[in-house]
Amino acid sequence: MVSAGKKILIADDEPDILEIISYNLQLHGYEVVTAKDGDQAILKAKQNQPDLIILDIMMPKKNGIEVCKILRSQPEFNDTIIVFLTALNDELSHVKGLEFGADDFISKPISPKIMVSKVNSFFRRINKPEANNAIELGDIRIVPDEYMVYYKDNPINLAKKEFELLNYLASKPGRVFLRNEILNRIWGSEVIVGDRTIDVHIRKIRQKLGIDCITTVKGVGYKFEI
Amino acid sequence: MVSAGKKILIADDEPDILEIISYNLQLHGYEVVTAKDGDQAILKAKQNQPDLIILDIMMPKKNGIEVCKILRSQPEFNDTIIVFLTALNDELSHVKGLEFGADDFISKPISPKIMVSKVNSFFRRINKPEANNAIELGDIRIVPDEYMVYYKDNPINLAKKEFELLNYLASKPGRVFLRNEILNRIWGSEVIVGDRTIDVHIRKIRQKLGIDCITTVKGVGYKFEI
DNA sequence: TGGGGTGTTAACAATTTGGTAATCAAGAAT
DNA sequence: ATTCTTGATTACCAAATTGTTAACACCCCA
Repeated sequence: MVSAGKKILIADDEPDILEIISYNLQLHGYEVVTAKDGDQAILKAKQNQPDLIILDIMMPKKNGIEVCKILRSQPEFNDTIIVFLTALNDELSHVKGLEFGADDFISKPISPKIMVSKVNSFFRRINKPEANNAIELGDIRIVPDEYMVYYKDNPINLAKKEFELLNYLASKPGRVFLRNEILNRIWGSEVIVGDRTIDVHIRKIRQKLGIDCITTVKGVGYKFEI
Repeated sequence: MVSAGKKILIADDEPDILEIISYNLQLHGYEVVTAKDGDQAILKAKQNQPDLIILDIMMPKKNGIEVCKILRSQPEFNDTIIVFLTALNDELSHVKGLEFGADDFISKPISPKIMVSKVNSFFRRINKPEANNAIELGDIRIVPDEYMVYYKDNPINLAKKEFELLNYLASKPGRVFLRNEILNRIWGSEVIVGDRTIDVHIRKIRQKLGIDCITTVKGVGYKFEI
């Protein structure tokens, strides 16, 4: 079962929504914790270390984006899935959310059934990598367990930041990662580093790998492709 | 419910029609505002910021097309659905309407029942932004995640602005986007660029794509079609 | 205590891009 | 037929963005 032992934190200021969703998720074997505002969400996240956090964008105290930003700036939440509940077609929230490290979105209003299936799919998504999270693309193999990259089976030594950056980009080949996304994910949103920093790391990766697998999308970001 | 909190503006010069339609829409949970001529439609649109605007083509003061054109040139109505009420078989209005930025048509005479179900479907349509934001039309595939366009599976490299422009036009194939709409969406309403700028970008897209998928509608704007 | 590796920054070079002006072409209006 | 309007095209330049290099500060560890 996907849900085995998984803990979910839901933050929303509408008690009804909170109840309906948590009831349905519990039915499917998830352990659910709820919060009714931003501050409480942060507190409970720290206390419970959930695997998935669902944040309503509009909440008292701190809104969802702020909460996400704060959590993402702490290493302990690096691997936590954070998704937003957004109003329909709220393009702005989508963009901002991505920049602050959200993993996905769920549009309101949403039926319990769809909610459950979405939640299931989030866990399936990270469940597979858990078995064997090595990424293999073309002649490149990335093995997070070993913090190692191989090109045609030759080991290549990347520094920590370099490895994390490459691994992040390669997690979705072809997909462009915005500079902001990268900063938030690799550095955390509280750390402020110059823009050149990313470039320099990208350059080192390119240099060490020797092949051209990272493409620049000017004005947007970088993507991994072979 | 689809109708939750949705606001609709109906403009028609026949009080009977106005009443029948608005009564039925209200029955189904929509909030309805009415206008009896073009000028009033514009005024009430600004006051009420409806989610959907239904315009009769033939109206005193300003006809539906004029109203549509005016509204579409203002950024605040970028995401508003605008549909026309037309006489049956009025091919000309259909064509003109699309050219001026309408999203769809409803033919008169129309039964309240059909009207309501049509309105419902408009909202459902914008209800599904989740699935996969890639657009595929004919031999052209536009993948926002990758900032990439493919023609017959061959990747085509567009610059940021070019891509955004194409992606915008292709978001509603067949629908004409006014120059003002384009400016507001791609450049933002505070940035001021000359009119030729759009042309130049359109040209670059056409050139890079090699095929003719962007049609010029003189005096109005551009549309994407295959 | 002094390497070696790592992460960051600053400074400058290289590149790409976006925007404009000037000119041309097509079609509508007079 | 001529003028006017609108869009197409082209070449060019300025601004924005990224690449590259070298230098510096850390930190860990022998």
